[in-house]
Amino acid sequence: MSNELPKAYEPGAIENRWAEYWTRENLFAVKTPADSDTRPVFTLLLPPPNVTGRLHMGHMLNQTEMDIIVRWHRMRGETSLWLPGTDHAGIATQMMVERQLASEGIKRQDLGREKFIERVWEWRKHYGGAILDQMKRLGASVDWHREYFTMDENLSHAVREVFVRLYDEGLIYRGKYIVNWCPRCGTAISDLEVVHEDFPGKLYEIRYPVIGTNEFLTVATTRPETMLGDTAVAVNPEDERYKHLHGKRVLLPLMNREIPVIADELAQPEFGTGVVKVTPAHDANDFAAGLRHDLPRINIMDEHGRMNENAGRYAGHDRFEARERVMNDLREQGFFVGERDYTVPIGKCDRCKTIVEPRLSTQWFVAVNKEPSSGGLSMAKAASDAVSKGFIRFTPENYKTIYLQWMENIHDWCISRQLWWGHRIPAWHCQKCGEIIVARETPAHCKNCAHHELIQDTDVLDTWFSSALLPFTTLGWPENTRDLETFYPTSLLITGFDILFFWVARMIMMGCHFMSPPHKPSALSSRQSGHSEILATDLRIDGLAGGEASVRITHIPTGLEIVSREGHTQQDNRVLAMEMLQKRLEERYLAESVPFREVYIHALVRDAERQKMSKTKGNVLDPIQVIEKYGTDATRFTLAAMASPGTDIAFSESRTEGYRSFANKIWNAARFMFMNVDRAAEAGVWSLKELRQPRVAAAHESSRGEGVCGIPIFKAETLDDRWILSRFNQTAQQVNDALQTYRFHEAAHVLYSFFWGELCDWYIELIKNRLADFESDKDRQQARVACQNLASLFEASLRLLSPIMPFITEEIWHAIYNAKPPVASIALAAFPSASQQQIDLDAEQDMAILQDLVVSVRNLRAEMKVEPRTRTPIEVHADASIWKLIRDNAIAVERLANVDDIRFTEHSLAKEAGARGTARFDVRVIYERKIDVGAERQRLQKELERIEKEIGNGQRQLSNEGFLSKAPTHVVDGLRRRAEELQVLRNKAKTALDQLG
RNA sequence: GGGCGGUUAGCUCAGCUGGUUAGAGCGCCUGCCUUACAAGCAGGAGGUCGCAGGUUCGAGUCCUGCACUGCCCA
Repeated sequence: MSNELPKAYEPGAIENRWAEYWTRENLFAVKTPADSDTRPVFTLLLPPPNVTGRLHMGHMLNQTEMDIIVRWHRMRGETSLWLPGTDHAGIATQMMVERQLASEGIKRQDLGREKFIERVWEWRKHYGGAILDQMKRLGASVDWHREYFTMDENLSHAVREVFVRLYDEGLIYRGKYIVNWCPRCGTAISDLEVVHEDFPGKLYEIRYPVIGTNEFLTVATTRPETMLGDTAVAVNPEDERYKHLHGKRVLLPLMNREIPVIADELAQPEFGTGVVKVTPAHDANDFAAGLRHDLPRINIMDEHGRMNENAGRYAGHDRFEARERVMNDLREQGFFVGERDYTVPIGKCDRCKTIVEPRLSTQWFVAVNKEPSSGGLSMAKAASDAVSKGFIRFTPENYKTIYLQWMENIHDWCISRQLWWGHRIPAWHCQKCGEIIVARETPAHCKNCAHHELIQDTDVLDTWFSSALLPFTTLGWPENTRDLETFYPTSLLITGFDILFFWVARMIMMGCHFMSPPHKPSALSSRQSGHSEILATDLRIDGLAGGEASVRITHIPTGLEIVSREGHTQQDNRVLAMEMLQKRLEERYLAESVPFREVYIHALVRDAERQKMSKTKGNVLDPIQVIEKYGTDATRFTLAAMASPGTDIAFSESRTEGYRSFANKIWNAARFMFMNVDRAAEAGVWSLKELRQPRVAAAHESSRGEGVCGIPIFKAETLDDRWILSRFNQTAQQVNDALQTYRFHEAAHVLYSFFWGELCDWYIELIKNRLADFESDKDRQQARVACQNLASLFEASLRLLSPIMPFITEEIWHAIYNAKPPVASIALAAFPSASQQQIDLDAEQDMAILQDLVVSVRNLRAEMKVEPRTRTPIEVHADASIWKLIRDNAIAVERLANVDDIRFTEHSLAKEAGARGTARFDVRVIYERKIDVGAERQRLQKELERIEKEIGNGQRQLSNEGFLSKAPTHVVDGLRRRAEELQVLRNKAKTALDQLG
């Protein structure tokens, strides 16, 4: 099998095969753990893609990051659940199906609500959830068994439960307020669904005659058509210009309606003329002013943004058309004063870009700033505390500030939508008495008048209302399930900042509200004493019960009974203790109620020119096409390598091409390994079967839960063995550290340079000497160790790379085990963790010297234009220990630097042509052709300059008393050592220069 | 108006808590099909870290101001 590996890596077939295998074998399904299962748990909820969506680069980035993290946790032996699902996406889906109907010449109203909903379900069956299928191709290691859809019956049931509970607590109310209305979608939308932009517009001035005087009041407005609904004009109470008009009335032009002049802060003296019209039914600020002055609210538009019967002769005209007509009429009738250019802030519907109309209508709201009637914190306060007290951590950290600021200024959340597709509001209107009954199931009769004719509210809930509940509803809530107990709070949320407020913030509000334990802390102080009840069993309280011991705290008639871990009992009835306990419990509850403990906010994927990808610009990259061109692994690696927290990704295919080369490099290194191992097996030297020994295989099993497994069998016999073993462990350490802090780019970079720059460029090259032949016993012995080390190291390195490149690592890994691996997938094998004993800094330092020597010789050869095929002798001058190092590794140096003899000289080579001096050795290539004197002089001069500059810097510091006394010793020592080296280097360079003349 | 970022090589970006010589990929130049890999190998050029001050023994890193630029909220 191993010999059959094709010469170049071809991702297509391999990736499809493994993607299918992973799904078919249910490798990532997580069973509900037994009570006895104490393994750590890692839970991740996939931000549910819209059922209408197609995979784009943002999803790909998001899913790649999640997959890397979840694979990493899984390989570290944690019970790792990644939960997938799709969102029913109210408006988007309804639009989609309406468009489909339109092609058949049907409107949804023609079908009626029920039939329309049937059509939506049908549509969903055929076209919905495309993204999840695409995810399978990406290798996303999700638990497909637990896939959900937000309109599933169990989730809908939970939505009703939440609605009813919030309503009962007084946190959901219905009322007539100004909301953002999209005339195209025909529904209310929340503040968040409105995008604000500034546009060049006009500020119009219109004069209203003051009744009983000859005066006019000139108002300034950007929306003259709304004057038809004016019910007052406002002046600032402090504005001297208009004080004499307080209490007067004006005649509203065109409508000939008398309206009052009110004194209100709404009018800013410096804005326009200092007088504003007040239209309480069409502007949020005017609405508030209307409340203050008890003004009538005249709604002049219908749900399509057309003037209605209240607009008099303008009825039936669209709002923008009405504006023209109103302006014309005002001009004709002499009420128009003037206009000037003005930047107008305009709100548009996030989904369809129609200009939003502030509209007075009856809607349902969540009172986010109100304390529940049962006591406790308001939803916004709890959600704010959860983050400010550190129970939820953001990466990058600056999102914490952004989140908290938003939460501080949050307004009530309009949750009703005038759509058909979505969770219908569980409220029924009595047709007789008008009573509203909010209930979990359809009520039989009105609880007020017992009338039977009840009609369910026609509105549905904002889609985000249901998705805000997912962290607990997908785990079985409102039932108190074992899943909920095990997997909640989820560990991490990975998402984009665009839904920070839409989704993340609301999940926190809902989670903190609903997932608090039944013993609400607020109930503690009012609880009747008289019976004992265990309040906490492992709470640590400073200053209580003799220190910080873990304690069990029981509520008893006289106060608290505190039992320490050692069994000492202490009674404490101090109020202070109660307060402390209450505070700790509150925090405890908050800490346990959060929907996730960490949030990682990832960047935006832009095109190579840093432009936002958009359909209109036509610069959208289809991830599937990129994958087909370069492979999933290479695409994943690209995203990981560029995913530095907080920085947008300028996705360039040239990077992906580079990482395809990386995959190819690994592939060919594997071919090299198999080729040699097969040869060794034939010669009876060593076989891959060694890796399949029970004790090696067991390493994978035994490590589960501890996440400890490095290289199973490795004999650090030579310097290069010790070196690569050390490098492997350093790499493992760095990868683990990087993933711990979501530094994907660092993990990717470290892996890239380890595999390519160290394993392939040096170790494999070095090991070739040992694999050359199997003649003597000595040859066979060293080949045996070399094969074992190479294969073993390679296997472990694959595991290290697997979370980022799951496909190629799976393929090679199975090949190593000849299709009989110790576990079903590399994704279930153990992730390597660093062994401190295997980090060998001496070996790294020695290796660095040898590398330096090899590079120096290559460099000299290149400058002397030695034919690549010609091997040359070299002469080396070094002190005894370095010379020993070089002599001991002469074969390696000879091979890598194309050298046929290494001679020692006691004399410095600085004066010689064709020589190079470093701090530790001089080396000369013995070759008849002279180097280019001019070029060499230039090179030396430049180097001398650099050295002298550095010497200058160093001396300045070393002669500085402040530096010597204040800098840490290792920095001072390091600089001193360097200064000595620099002197040597300078002398060598100078001598060489002098010699050149 | 309020807030949060960014400015480092030709391009795209790293550089985590201030510490010895600022790194990578791509691109560029030179030479090589050296039996794992030309999607490769070897060597090389290229940066006064946006500007001006300040703190410090020491600043790409911290502070202040300025310039340019991106985003979020109102």
